Amino acid sequence: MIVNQKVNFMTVQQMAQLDATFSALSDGTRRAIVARLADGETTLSDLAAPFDMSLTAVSKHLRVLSDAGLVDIEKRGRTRHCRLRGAPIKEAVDWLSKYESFWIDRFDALARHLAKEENEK
Amino acid sequence: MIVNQKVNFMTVQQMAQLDATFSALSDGTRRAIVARLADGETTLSDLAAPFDMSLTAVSKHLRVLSDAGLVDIEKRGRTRHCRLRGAPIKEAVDWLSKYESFWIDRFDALARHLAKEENEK
DNA sequence: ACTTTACTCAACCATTCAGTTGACTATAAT
DNA sequence: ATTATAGTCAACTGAATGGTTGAGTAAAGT
Repeated sequence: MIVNQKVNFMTVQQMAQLDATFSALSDGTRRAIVARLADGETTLSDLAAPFDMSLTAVSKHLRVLSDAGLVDIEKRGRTRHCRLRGAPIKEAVDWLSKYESFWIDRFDALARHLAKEENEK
Repeated sequence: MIVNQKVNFMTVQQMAQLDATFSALSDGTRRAIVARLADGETTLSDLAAPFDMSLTAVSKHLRVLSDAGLVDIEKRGRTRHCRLRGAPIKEAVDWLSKYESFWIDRFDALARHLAKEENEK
């Protein structure tokens, strides 16, 4: 089985990591959790409090974030303490940054402008 | 109906845009399409060629990217020409950047190091 | 005029996802 | 010893996702 196959200069693992990161962050609740954790470590109950959903639901969200490697969960007595991990986020930023302020937007604007001029002749 | 409600200094629209952007990018096929479009404008058929799936499937992926505002699709005769738009990507990068190189990782590393020392005593 | 190309659309399918509830477990507090 | 707290787990639901196929349409090539 080929596991280290590269697609577009990217290993399958890196692809999977990006899948996990982006899909973890595609949910507003989970982004809120990330934002909250940026203010410091917290327990699951504390995290869940502001949300209008069951503890189980938040626990599941947290699990998604944890599986994606975005947060660390540490069991301490009967509480779970969660904190943010920056590494996978950095990978996502690195990927995105390639396409961010892309010249294409400026080209678009120009193309539209020319098309409009053409129509108005 | 409240439409401009702000949650954590972010409008619901901005939240929805981030939802759309991250979830659009959570699929490898769609990220490949974005990467491909960074090399320049292409038609749907051209885009679809390298993928081992139906044209319909790729068309759907493209629709997702278009709905998320990540690509522009322009009908020209019987072909659809697609190009990348940088703006929503920039928003995603801006959001992510807040949490990227977070001090927490360094703290983690330190904590783990100390814990290890403790164990080795 | 006929055929091919480049799609779209609708219907369907299997899987995943976000949420629920109710029962359970382990730790901490009284 | 009992009770409350913090959380997990399994089972269920409804909606969304990623894919398929087959039929249809509009433009281009011959």
